Amino acid sequence: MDYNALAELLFPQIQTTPAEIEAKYPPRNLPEGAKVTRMAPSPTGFMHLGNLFSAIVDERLAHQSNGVLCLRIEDTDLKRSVEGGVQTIIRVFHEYELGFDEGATADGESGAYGPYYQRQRAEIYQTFAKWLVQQGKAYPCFCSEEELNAIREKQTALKENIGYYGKYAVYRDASFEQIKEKIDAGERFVLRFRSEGNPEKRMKVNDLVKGTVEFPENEQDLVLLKSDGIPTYHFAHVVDDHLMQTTHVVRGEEWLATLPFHVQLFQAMGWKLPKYVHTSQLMKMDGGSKRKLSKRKDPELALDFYKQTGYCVPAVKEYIMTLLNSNFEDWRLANPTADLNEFKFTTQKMSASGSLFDIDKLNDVSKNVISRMSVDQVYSHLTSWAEQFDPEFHKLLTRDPAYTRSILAIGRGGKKPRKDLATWSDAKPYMDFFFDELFQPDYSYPENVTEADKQTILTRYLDLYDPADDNAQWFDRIKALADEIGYASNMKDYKKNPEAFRGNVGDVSMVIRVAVTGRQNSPDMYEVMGILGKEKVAERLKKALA
RNA sequence: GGCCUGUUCGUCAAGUGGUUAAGACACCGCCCUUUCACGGCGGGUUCACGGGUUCGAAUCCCGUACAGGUCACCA
Repeated sequence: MDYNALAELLFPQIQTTPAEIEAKYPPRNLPEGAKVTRMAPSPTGFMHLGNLFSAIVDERLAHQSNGVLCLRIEDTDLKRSVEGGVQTIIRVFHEYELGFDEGATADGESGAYGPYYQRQRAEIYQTFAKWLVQQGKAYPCFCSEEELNAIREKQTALKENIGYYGKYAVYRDASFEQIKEKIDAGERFVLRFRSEGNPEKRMKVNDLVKGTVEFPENEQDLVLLKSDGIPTYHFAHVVDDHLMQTTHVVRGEEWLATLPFHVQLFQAMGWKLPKYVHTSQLMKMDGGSKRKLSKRKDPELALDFYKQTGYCVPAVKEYIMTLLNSNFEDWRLANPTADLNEFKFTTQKMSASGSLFDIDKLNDVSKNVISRMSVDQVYSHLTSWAEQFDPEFHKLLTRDPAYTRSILAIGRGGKKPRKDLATWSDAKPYMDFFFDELFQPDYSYPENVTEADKQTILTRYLDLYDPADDNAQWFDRIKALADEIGYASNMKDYKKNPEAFRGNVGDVSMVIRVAVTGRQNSPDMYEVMGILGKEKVAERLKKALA
């Protein structure tokens, strides 16, 4: 077989040579040890936790080593392309502060190692494909979908391995004349790799997460170029990551199974293998068993969910970091205020087993993140979230910024800050009673307080509250009121001898609390009243009395 | 079904032949406390199972079970 003639027959339009292309991708000028990674999503516009998961690995690996992070768009499958998908991807990564150094941008692309859209690289792939044909390492296959299905059915019936290999690789040894006839007749073909692999033999690859993994050699003649001349993922991966000089390929472990083929391809091309980082899958508990997070069943898979619910970006990143590197939590405990990027991320600390996504843990991380924020930060995050997702609330929050800030300042700062908010959507139920528009009191008073006592407490307190009091004076007044009506002002006395009192100062406080806030739980009443002001407090007391 | 990967408290996990098998989340109890939140203290048959190797195994080896992944002209 004259492979050169075959190559010309198959790719008459390709006149560039591999060397010409290689020349356009000179070595990168990077410091010693710098890593080049890439995020390579399909432009579906759907961004999920898994994307973020591996993006963070890519980003850390690259930027921690003064390397390069690129964004390459894998648009080889038209079915997976959505209008505006690329913009969504870029926007979301931007929100998560994952900056790309080169690759696709909102309005095109930048960087010297492009094009970064795979569809625009068709000629590049075809050039290397043609070269493979010349080397006798690839050949055209004219099988229809029906024929392929028939092969598969036969193999299933015979319990043989499924696929295009050995005697099932019907076009592997087609003659030049047979091929020419098909081409002349205008038949479309896919280009298949001519595998020399022997499944009896085993091969080893090192993965930075999984360690050394061992496989039988690949014997399948897999598709390199689809009938439209666009490469499959496999071929695009090998060509692109070689040319772009990716040093670390980070991807989900669902790719582990095709790794033998990728290794084989790199060898066939005579190229150096990148390092592989196969990340384990995010799982979720469903009933009694673990399963992969699913787009259809689990809203929390979509990154949009976090935005809508009002999780803040650093919290989500922190949480993912705890899953990614098991020593991150210890580091965070030791460095509570340090920037996330100061943490030294390593692939060695990545878990080989799949982690269960735990929203409780996320909430906890998130509460910590928010509790460490300043009032200004909280105000700014909360209002911008509300502006988009709860405009009515936003109006209230921004009507009097100083007022809102003083609410947000309760219990903030200091060694033991309050942790009331895990998400911005928690804010409204937490602080709604501060706004008359949202005030829907539930006047459930302590059961041991009689209606008459309640009336007395509220009526008396109407005269007692003085905003000028300090915290101790403020509480002394309540204690005095308790004494006055036969309630214990001292808890210890009360506990010693409960029968001697009608109740205790806690009950008195609770009556006031319920009247003022319309609920039994609230932050510190002294601060709450201070913020509401004398007039509003009086108004609330009267409303409760009525 | 073939191939691959994984399995340490409910969850995330530390662990590299000798540890009372860390820590965090969740849960329960107690303490602190005028409520809540915070904080403190305490709690739970945790090394999938069965064999080896070894003075000694969560750790090494071999099986088994279970879970997940993969077997497209999708990525």
